[in-house]
Amino acid sequence: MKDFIHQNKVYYSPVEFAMAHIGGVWKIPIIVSLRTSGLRYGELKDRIAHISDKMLITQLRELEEKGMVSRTIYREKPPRVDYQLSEKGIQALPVIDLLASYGQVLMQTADIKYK
Amino acid sequence: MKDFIHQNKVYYSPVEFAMAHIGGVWKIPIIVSLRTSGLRYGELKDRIAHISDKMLITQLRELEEKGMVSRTIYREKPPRVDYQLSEKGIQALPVIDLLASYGQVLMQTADIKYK
DNA sequence: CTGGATCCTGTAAGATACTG
DNA sequence: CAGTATCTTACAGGATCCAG
Repeated sequence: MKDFIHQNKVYYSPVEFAMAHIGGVWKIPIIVSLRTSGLRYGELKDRIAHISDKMLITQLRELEEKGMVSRTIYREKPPRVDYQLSEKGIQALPVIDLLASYGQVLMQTADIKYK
Repeated sequence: MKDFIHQNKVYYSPVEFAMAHIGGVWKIPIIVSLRTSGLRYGELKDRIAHISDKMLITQLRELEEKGMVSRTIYREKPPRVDYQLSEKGIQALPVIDLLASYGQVLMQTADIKYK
């Protein structure tokens, strides 16, 4: 029995635990956008197509809570908030890259149409 | 614009496409269980803790439809059905392994309790 | 043994409008 | 600029019972 509990949620495997950190529709696009540099809220919103304010802010908060992303507030005017990848977030990049290349392999043999 | 369409669903990135093939709670446990050999329905059910008949069969059907798993029926009595990984499914294994090791790294710095 | 059928619920995610 | 607040919808997943 290797089930375990973290923050009142039961996980059945390390993979499921990893998925809690990078899964869902928006976490990976956010992490990838922060790969090369920290960005502020509006910059993230511009870079991630289709994302709404609600999803951007809730996913950022979850990533922050899990220690994947850190947030720096500069009390200027207008206000400025900067998001950066933390160590855990940086460690996710190789995993995401492999997922991306696997996705590309799958796309080669799939019936794909572009808009 | 790199959005694309596959089977009437819009995807925003290769990663999202990959996730459609291995994402959710049960697809990875199923794929991992089939890593070393084909298994029949009941063997899968025994090996995958907590899974219900409904989730096992629906996820197997989805994996089959996506070409990740193949299904062989032996018309014996009692009936016998064998599931094996296809080429696409085998290609997913390195990705899953990396996800697992990332999950283990995350677990080392997390506050985990065992049941 | 290998599934199917139904009903139900929780949560992710979308739409839209508003605010310090 | 950087978020909030509601309302609503979609779908994954759970529970239970049934069937060839």
